[in-house]
Amino acid sequence: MSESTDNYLKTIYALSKAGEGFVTTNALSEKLGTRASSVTDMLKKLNKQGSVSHEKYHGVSLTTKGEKQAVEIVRRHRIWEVFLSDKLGFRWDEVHELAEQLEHISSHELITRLEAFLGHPKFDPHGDPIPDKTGKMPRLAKTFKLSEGSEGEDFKVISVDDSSSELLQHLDLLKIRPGVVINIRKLYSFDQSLEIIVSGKKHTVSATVAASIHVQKNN
Amino acid sequence: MSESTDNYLKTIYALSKAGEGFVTTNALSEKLGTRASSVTDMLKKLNKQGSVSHEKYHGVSLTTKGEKQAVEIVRRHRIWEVFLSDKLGFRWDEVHELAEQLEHISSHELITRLEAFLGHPKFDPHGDPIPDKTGKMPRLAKTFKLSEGSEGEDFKVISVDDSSSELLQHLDLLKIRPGVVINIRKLYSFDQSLEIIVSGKKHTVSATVAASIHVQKNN
DNA sequence: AATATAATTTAGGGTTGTCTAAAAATATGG
DNA sequence: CCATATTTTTAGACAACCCTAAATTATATT
Repeated sequence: MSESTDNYLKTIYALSKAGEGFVTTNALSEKLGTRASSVTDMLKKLNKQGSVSHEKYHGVSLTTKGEKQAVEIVRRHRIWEVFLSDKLGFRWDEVHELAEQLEHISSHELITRLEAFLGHPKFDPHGDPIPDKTGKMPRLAKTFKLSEGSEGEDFKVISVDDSSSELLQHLDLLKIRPGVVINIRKLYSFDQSLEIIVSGKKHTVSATVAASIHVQKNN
Repeated sequence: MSESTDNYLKTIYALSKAGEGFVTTNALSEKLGTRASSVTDMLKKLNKQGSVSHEKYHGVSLTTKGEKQAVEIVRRHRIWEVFLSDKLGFRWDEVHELAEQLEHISSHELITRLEAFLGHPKFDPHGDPIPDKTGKMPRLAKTFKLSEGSEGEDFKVISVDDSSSELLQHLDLLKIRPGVVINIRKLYSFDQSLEIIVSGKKHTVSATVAASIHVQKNN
């Protein structure tokens, strides 16, 4: 398992969670920043190793083995993110790229001890769940996107998409993070932008930003 | 700077400190576990990059640039060792190989914050000095090897060689670590082995083991 | 100093993971 | 439903880093 295969498995996992369980060559090429032909090569290799099942021209999906490997990488990534945020005080938009490097160290003992040192956290700084050593995710409350909320109601932030560092910096500025309560003051139907109240301050967010914030109703 | 070049620079640094300032191809080959021909290839590359000065058939030495790079790697390695030992509770014979992986992450910010989190340690768990961000080593007391000590005297352990994990496990068993006081009870001249007292317990150590323990006179 | 031995380098290859360009398969839209 | 556009794969190449085998240079012995 090289760093490269780690990245492929992790990305296939993320994309198949987001979509319909299988992932296209082009989608991987886009996310990984490598050419489609390189993706094909790697998929052949991962297929031979039994981590993915790949039928020519019809996308890939993770096998049970591959999913186990991917979840383990996600686990390492999220535990390191908690360390970087809680112990070293990195802003949450900074932790991702460092965790990308730390996640490749595969020592089981290291992660077990780090997890204990951090007090067995269940969620990373973005609110994403941390799988346990068997791969099981903590029980999740059902969430929806802030962009799907309606005017006047209060919502609690559960997690935010961690794909873009610019987005995270923007959310940080607005003090939007897991646990915070957001009130939807107004919904502008012409462009789906929202006027919201976060800890007493009024802000306007675009539909794109609102769609990256996962919330629950705050009763 | 790849992991491979990191390892070459670090090893050249360590060997030139131990010897006469330059390092032979074979010595590197031995330490790194690669063939001499591979070492030659890499030395050519590092020479072209300006990190070492390499004259055919006459060994290498680090340039100012290369030494700076090497010290930075040593710094990262030793800071991670402190983290693994102090915070995660790894035994000191376990920290080395994990630190070997962590040291390749080159974020300056990460190391700065980690160092502060650890309270700006000056020495790693083996007693080796940690260079500061400018590359300066903390002031060192002069030490000699326990094998050079004489009968009856007390010595304080300053550091131990961290090259072999078996050696470190052995020292751990005998409770020999930096700070501990050792009394030389007897010196067997036929094989240079020593009978020593460590925290009230009597042990016998070979000349090899004694040569890996760096001490000062304990007045 | 000549020769034997040891150390080092060169020559030629292999693997991994990437690339470009071209070919093949699939999807789409009149 | 067929021609065109898009997606994916194949073919061939390259850089990094390693290898073995052979050649070259340095060192040691007598």
